[in-house]
Amino acid sequence: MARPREFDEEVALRAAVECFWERGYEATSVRDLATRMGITNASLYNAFGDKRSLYRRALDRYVELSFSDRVGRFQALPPREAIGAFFKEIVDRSVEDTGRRGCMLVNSALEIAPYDPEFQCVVTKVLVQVEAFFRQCAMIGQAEGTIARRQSAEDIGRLLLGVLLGLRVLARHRPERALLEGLVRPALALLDDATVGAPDPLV
Amino acid sequence: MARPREFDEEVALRAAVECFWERGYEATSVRDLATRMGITNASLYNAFGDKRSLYRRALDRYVELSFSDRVGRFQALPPREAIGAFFKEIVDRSVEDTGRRGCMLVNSALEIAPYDPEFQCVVTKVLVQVEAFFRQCAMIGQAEGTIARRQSAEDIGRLLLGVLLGLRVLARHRPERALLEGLVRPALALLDDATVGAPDPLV
DNA sequence: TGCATTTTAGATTGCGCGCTCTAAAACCGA
DNA sequence: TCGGTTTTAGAGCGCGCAATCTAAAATGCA
Repeated sequence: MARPREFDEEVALRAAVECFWERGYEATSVRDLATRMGITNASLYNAFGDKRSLYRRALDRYVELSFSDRVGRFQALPPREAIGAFFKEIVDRSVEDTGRRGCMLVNSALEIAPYDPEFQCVVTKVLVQVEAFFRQCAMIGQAEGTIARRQSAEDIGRLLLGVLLGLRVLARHRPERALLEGLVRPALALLDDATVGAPDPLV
Repeated sequence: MARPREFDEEVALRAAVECFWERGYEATSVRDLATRMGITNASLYNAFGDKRSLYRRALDRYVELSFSDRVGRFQALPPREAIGAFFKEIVDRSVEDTGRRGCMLVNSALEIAPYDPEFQCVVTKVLVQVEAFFRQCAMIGQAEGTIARRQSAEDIGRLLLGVLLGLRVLARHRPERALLEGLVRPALALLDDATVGAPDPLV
């Protein structure tokens, strides 16, 4: 019925993710985007609307490829292992991140979310999910007796979320393994306290 | 000998700090700055050079007024109290920060430092100082027996730096006291472990 | 084979940006 | 009072930006 697209929308979107991830929102021009996406200015606007809409879709795709995927994979593990593996993966990726791009969600959280309610909502929603993941791991682990009960599951969730964010900020400036692992180690130590009690009879 | 300035450079600089702190670097225009500083475009360039130079001076002033001042005040306290008071002050300010400006240094760390070696250096230098402050508190406290020895002073410094950064990111999105204190509480609990040994005989 | 429809391609638009320029104004030593 | 120097005031510069417009090209259905 009409002329078909010459480009793959998904491929183009992933290229947009790379652009925005590397340079942020403001510093990335629509020309840069079109070039990296391998399409023209007009095609970009035709397929994705304006720059802000494209950023929104790119961020959604990033979250889907990074956070959601990661949380999903680790929910299958025993809780203590899940938390450990989660942070190990983040540290490994941060040390390998030679472009120092950091985490696109955290970058968005500081660049545009403060001035844009829609993006604030997107960021908050993900952060709440991550916190819930940590909290649930803590709850199950505490019930099983594999995670210390010194702190409440709520506080453990909050601590791990905070450490995660701090880790991602720090990694962008000093991606040294000793530093990052030195940050994670004491946080995880709080889960392995010697005062772990007997398994909870219920649950 | 020549016409004197009609404005106070220090007052103007603090106005610039407010501007950049609220909106970041890119989103703040030189027109905005001149208006808020109460001077004209020409006076701004005459007194402060270009926009980037002004940002540099504003960031330096911010660090001087915030970090340096804070570290200085708390170094006088006993180490465990110093750390507690440090975080208490940050949490209190974050909850009161209705403009959600966060910390200008952390904002800079994510907006411009990744793409600008000079600012990267500035940010890193401050972060290293803060980490050193925490580490020294930990060392002294561990020697005195007022801070637990489960983790090395180095790791405690790293943890507290990471928690601080996470706190400042989180505070910008969810400035809820329960959340922020729930993040700080477990971190500080690591300092108060029951396994605190006897005071170190040496030192 | 035409016709309707969508995607291409490239030029173009209006706007806001950082920054500069030209004078006039304000000072002070001589 | 005058001359040298700096600061003011405000218009204006070139540039890059996001976004749009105009045609030409590419399809599938009739």
